[in-house]
Amino acid sequence: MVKRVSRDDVARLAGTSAAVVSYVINGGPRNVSPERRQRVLAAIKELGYEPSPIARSLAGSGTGTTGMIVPNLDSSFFSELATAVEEAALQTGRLVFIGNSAEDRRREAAYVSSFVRHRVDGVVVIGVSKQLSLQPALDEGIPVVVVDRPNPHALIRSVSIDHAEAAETATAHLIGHGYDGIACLTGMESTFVSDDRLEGFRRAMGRAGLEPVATLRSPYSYAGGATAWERLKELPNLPRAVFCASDDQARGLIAAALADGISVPERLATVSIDGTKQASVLKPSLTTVRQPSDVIAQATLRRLFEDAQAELHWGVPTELIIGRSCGCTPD
Amino acid sequence: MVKRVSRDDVARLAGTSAAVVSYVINGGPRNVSPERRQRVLAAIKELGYEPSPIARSLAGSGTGTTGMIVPNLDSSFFSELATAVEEAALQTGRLVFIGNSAEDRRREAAYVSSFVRHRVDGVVVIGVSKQLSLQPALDEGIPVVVVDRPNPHALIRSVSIDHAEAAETATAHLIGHGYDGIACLTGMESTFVSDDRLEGFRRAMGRAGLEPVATLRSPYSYAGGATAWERLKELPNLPRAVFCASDDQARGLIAAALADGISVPERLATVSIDGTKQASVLKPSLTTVRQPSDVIAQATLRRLFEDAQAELHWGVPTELIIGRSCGCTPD
DNA sequence: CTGTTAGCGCCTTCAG
DNA sequence: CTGAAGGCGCTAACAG
Repeated sequence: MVKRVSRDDVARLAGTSAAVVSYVINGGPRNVSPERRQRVLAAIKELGYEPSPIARSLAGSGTGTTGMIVPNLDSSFFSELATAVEEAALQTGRLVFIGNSAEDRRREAAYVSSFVRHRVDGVVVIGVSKQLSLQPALDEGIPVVVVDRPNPHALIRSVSIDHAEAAETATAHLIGHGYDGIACLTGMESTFVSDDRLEGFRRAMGRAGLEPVATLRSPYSYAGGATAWERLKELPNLPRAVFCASDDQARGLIAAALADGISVPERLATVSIDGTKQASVLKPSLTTVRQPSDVIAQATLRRLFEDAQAELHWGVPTELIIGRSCGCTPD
Repeated sequence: MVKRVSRDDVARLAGTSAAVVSYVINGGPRNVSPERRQRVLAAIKELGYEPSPIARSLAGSGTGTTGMIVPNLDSSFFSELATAVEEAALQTGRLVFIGNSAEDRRREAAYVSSFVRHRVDGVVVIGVSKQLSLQPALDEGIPVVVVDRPNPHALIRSVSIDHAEAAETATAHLIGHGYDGIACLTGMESTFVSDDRLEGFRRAMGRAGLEPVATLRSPYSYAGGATAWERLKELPNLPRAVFCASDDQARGLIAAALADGISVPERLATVSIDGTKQASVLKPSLTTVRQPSDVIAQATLRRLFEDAQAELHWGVPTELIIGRSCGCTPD
């Protein structure tokens, strides 16, 4: 329980006033003579002084914190994105509060207001539904960025890939293999993302003049993919390939198919979206359109704390990653 | 940018003093007459007043925050545990800062001191290595609990299952199947956990008078499991069953084996440790010794904020979950 | 039982 | 260029 060193201690040791210490620490709002600045710096080092983020907050500067709300951490993509946001926030010298909305609007809202009470400098949200509950933050003038699940109708800053385009790219790749009988597995209706990905799938099929053999919806999880397989195998004839809206779905679908003796990609091929680091390690590895979580995270933090006046939506480019699941056979 | 309402506003509306407002909010340290209390409560509700955690912190109470350090969020168990801790912290009305140490001691140490500067009420750590860097927190009298990876030699509070016992239970189950040729896959040497699980495995084997056909180490991840398979299949004769130290390893091992045409559990059986929710959904489902993340999280928070003087280590019981991977065939 | 007041540590305006 | 002083919102002694 060592005695805490405060700004006054530094001032005393440096033989100057507390204000001057603030000036050198914050590089303003006034200037300090080089000589005094040196003495202050020396005193700070000698005492091992670290300004208190809390006192600072009270006095009006930021808190050095950010709040992030995720629908869950089971999703391989969300956990990767959470990690990336945390990392990017650290780069701006900020700590991040994590909130698990559990896909529940009320919990999401509760976190938003809790973050506001704690005066976070900014809020990052992976929205739960098509509706958002960010009013408390906006009222307080706290910047908010919606990641991955933007709401095209809301006037809120957002960062994400173009989900439709990603789905189109993925589907087109499958089509390129010349497969006969392609099915679509997208997410539930609760988010715009599911619709966008479905639409991208349809665009690619339409352009190739193909008709999907089936279009399903299920959760973005492994379990969702496994369940989808149970439904697909009831079909009169099995699809030869499936576009999955998430890597986790693809994993579940593939595992369930394998368990039924259907080999992948020989008898069932897949492409999906997400492209987390895991995807390339999997057996079989996934062909997937990568959402670059690090790029998304950095763009998000920049939007939050730097170009607050940039355009509402920021699109991040994707990248097609070739694995074995689609039928290509890299290495 | 609505005007913020402070305690003084409440006092004014209630026609009383600021101190009284504090008293009713905190239920002390002094008493307040029922009538006045009612007026204050009414004023609070009317104004929608919420006390500022920040001002509160400065004045000396807690901050209403907790810091948690995880080695990564890719691990299915760690992400589940992080979720559980966050949930349990919420129950105590606290927000949690998440820090990703990325298995790096320096980052871990940096988070600890960052948390301390932000005056968190407590710190939860899944330790990176056999050594810990928690001094700054201890110096400030901030309670710390090491979860999942306790250090038996350190005088720091910890909560975890008995890893050796868990491994023993898992291995014993495998032995019960009568398999001939059992191998062990544990984690790297950097943590005590790996050694404990290895020891548990050995205990079970020894008691049955069996000799392992191989003992490997690799990371606790899916990739670690997949890699282990590559090594196992080089062996003169393939093991019939493998004890894996983590579910992720089991998943990777199984997938890699399946990719080589080895069926599971018919030709290769596994048991593992972790038992996250995912495990039972997997194809094939995993037979695994469950570390109850919710129980661990609750015990951790209780230790952090309530029975600070309880015994150093708190052991949490495990549960054997039967899946298909071991050769049992539930449903 | 209630009101007053001194900090908590720091930022920033206002005088020097 | 520098020092003094007010204020951020709240807690908890200290006087009534």
